[in-house]
Amino acid sequence: MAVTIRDVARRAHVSVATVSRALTSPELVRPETRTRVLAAATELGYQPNRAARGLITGKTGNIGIVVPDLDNPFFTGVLKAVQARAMQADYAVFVADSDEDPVAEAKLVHAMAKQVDGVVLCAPGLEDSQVYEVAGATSLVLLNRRLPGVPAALMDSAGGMHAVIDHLVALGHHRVAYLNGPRTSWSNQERRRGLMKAVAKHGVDLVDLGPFAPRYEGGLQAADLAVAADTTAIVAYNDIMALGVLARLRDRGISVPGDVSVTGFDDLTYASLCSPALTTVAMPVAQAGRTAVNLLLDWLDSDHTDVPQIVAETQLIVRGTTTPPKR
Amino acid sequence: MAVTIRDVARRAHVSVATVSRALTSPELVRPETRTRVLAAATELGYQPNRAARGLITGKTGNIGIVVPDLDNPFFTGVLKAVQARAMQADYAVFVADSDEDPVAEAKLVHAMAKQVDGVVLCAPGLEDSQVYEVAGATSLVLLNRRLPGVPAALMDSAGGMHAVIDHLVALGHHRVAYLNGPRTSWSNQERRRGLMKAVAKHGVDLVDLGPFAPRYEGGLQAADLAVAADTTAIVAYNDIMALGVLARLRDRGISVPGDVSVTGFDDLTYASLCSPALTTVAMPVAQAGRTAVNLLLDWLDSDHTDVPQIVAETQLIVRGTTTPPKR
DNA sequence: AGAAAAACCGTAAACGTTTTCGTGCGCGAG
DNA sequence: CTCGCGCACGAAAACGTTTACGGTTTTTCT
Repeated sequence: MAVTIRDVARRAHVSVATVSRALTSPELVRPETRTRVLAAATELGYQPNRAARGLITGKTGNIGIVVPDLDNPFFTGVLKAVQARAMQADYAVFVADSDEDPVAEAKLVHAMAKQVDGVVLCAPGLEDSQVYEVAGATSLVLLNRRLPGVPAALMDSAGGMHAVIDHLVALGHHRVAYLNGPRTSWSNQERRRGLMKAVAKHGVDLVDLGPFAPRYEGGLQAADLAVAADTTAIVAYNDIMALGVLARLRDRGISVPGDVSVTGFDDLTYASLCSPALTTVAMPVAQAGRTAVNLLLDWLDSDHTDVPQIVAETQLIVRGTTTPPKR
Repeated sequence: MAVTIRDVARRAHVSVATVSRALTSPELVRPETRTRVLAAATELGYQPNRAARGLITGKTGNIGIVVPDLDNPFFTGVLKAVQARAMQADYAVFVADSDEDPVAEAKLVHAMAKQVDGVVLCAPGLEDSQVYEVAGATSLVLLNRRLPGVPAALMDSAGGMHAVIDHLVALGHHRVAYLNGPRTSWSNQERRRGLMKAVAKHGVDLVDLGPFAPRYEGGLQAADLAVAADTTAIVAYNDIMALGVLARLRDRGISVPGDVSVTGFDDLTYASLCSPALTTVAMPVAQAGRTAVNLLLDWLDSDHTDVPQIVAETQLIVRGTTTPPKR
């Protein structure tokens, strides 16, 4: 049914080997025969069977990506970039969703391992040791998680959070609440790290609350604790929580940014659409996605002597939810 | 390096053929040897090479999905469900993003064709004829697009829009504006079809505006035209446009829902998070995603006599942006 | 011009499976 | 007792490629 390399060979009056060479390593055949082969191939609409090719080369031409949640715009932003860059490099992309379940994460990359040349693992919830374990099954690059010995595409969350505090103290805030996301999450640890550094530097009072579920509901819950702590600014772990905070504050008649300033993190689309628009920090998701596949591709033909870990810069986006404190 | 079927055969003291049989068609081997083979397989951690298997069976165990935009929560919702259902059926999922470009859509499914058993094509912008053309390249299931002869998972947008109008006239509105999305989009045509039917039924004045870009900016632009048309209700093509409308109206000091009611479509997360919360219609994306892969799987071993087209019900979600008109 | 080297291309093996075909065996029927 | 049949399994072909190897032609150097 399908057109095979043999058909092309017949039509071009050469052997199958020559066809293969003409297509994969053009410098090995005479230009004249190469064009003849190419002509035959396009005329027949020939497309190499990747399975057969993979069988012999050991390479599949596929990469995998496993994300914690496909409903999370943060990860789909990464996915979009990964897909685009991979396609550019003539790779196809397998996608899997772990549903925030660490053991599913491990299972998924193991399942993918035989079908791909490598996988990018996004913000895994796995223990370090388990990450190393799955890294044994295939070429792995991490996204938003740093681990010695494995390549990673990172975003400077710590720096972003530092910028948030810089911004707040510049406005005159001296007492701020931080609403933690999940304690075990690498992202939360990073953000908290940047926060602590900035807090120490400026000598501001920090009220450390949580952890909370990194969801709208978590924000609702956290808001009350934050106002009880009597701070002038509330720094949320991410945008969704911040939206919850805003909603709860509005319900309680507390004005933002009049009575209290609020910041988010991630710069999801709705951060700019709500009102007042949310001050937040933009994550370079697309850039990180691109570099993740670049790292993966480089890693595939490298001697693995150095393991690159590239961090992309975040950017503070000042909008309407932050102003100087009243008192 | 990797453990092959030959290793299993050696360890179980049988031939490779028997191993294959024991794993894929257990009834062909004696129970005793079967357990012996299974034991050997698990001890060695054997995983069949899907490429090799696919080479001979012609089936890949993969399905593909191509979507217009991975940044659009609507499609990632579908994707999430597709991925989950496929994984359940032991299929892996290729994903591709056409960036709203019809010719890219066609290219992508052609590229996928050789690597998958079938693909679900989401809301294609292709001409009918071109859809048929790509349907020739592989087994195709459409999502949110109806075309005679090709299986489809649909959502009852028309019904949803009808419900919107029913709701508005029940509130007492007699003159409403509809903000069109892209004219060529099947979704817009469906929504408009439901709209027209309801409008005719109730005898309401319809002001048909647009088309507009189905984005926030499109909403900003459309809002002014809608107020100029002096209607008491504005029905937007989708949620994002509705958000743009809300923002523009607020900027102009027009109160929602006091001065004018507004509705969206899709029920994206931020529809419930903005304030006032948006009245909209929820699309059964997850359900449609699931049925899409069900249809695909069924289609693969069917005689293709009947082509199923399953439509899932939408649901009107009444929230804060719709009230009776002032006058 | 002749030989050595290089360039080009064909033959065949290999990749890891599934599946067809054939073999040996036990067993029931005639 | 023999014939035939069905069952369990092994040998080998096949799937569509890539690539090592070797052979033939062309180029290059003296």
